[in-house]
Amino acid sequence: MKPSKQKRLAAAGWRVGDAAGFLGLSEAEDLFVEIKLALSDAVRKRRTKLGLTQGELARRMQSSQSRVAKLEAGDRTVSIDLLVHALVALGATRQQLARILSSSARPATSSWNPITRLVM
Amino acid sequence: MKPSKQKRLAAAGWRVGDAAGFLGLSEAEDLFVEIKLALSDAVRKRRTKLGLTQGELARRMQSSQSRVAKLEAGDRTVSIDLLVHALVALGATRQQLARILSSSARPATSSWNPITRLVM
DNA sequence: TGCCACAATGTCCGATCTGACATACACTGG
DNA sequence: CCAGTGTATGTCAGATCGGACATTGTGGCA
Repeated sequence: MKPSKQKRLAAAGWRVGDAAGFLGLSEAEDLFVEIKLALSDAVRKRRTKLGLTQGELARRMQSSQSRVAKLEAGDRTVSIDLLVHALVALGATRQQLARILSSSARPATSSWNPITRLVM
Repeated sequence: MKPSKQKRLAAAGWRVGDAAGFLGLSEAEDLFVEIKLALSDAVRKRRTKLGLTQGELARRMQSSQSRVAKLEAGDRTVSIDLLVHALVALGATRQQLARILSSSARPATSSWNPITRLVM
């Protein structure tokens, strides 16, 4: 999710009333966050399974180690585009990407906190 | 295979695991484009099925008519993020998004038929 | 033909994202 | 302890993306 949207929403007391069809906006936002978390988790899983370091993955996708770290951390400044790029660089097929999307998000571990930070 | 062993192999210059390492950059990029096309097609299908105009969808996702047009046209200046935003605004679930990803890309334009749009 | 609603296209400026770099942290083996 | 390897975090200039606006194209319909 983009901070810009958050800003726009925050501005002038935005109303859920005229939101998309059946979904309230916050729900839509939650879904968006879930998707990003699912993707970032998948990146880390695939990377470690392949025995690659962040730096190696970064080289594969022509990025940098620090950005891969942010990717996997679910940093708010990483786009779904970049997440998909990473997964593709890790050899994920469209079917595998679909599976990632349909599976549940990050398992509820009580020790998980920085999500709040991700509120897009 | 254990990650430790994979790591050693990878370090030795071997490509471990699936086809990831074998994919040329252009192939990866092709896959990326395919994904975007599949998503943009899905946006148009869902929108028309719901009987919405581009302007109405734009309002739902706090965007503009012109950007929705670009979205559906597969313009390269639109991100996957925005495509997902649009689909979510159209009420798509994660499972439906997954289905979009796994289904084949845009069919050949020669076989394109307005009725098909109505059906789906 | 002239409207009218919808869609497509081009441009622009501000917001966002990205790679790169620096640096700090975590862990391991010596 | 230290050195080495991998990961996390902060910053920033430049690239990309976004909404908005203007304009044009298109297909009805009277």
